[in-house]
Amino acid sequence: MHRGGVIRELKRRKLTEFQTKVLIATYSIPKGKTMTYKELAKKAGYPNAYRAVGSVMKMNPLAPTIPCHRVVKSDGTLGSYSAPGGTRKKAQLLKKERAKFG
DNA sequence: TTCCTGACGCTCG
DNA sequence: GCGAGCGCCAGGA
Repeated sequence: MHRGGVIRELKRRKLTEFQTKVLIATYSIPKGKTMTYKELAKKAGYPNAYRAVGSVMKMNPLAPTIPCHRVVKSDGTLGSYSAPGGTRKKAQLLKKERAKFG
């Protein structure tokens, strides 16, 4: 799905501007890379809303399209994962995308 | 409309 | 270096 389509979908879901921006920012994370909640919030235009970012990830209206698993904590830990499979799956997905590490 | 919660982050002890 | 506590913003009941 192209970027415009994603945005249109998000708007169609009647999401707030905040949610839309955060999700778009998440969608913009390159494959094989990760971003912290703080960085993501910053990118979305809400540098201090890193707490709310987590909530948006949890809503995740476009689960398969939005790579929410690429969002990790600043500590270096993965954080959590609401989608089926949980944090375990999140780790596997990241490992898979970073195939360079095996 | 008000209060509580949450996939976090930073500071203090 | 580790553990506990407070603050952050937006959503939902």
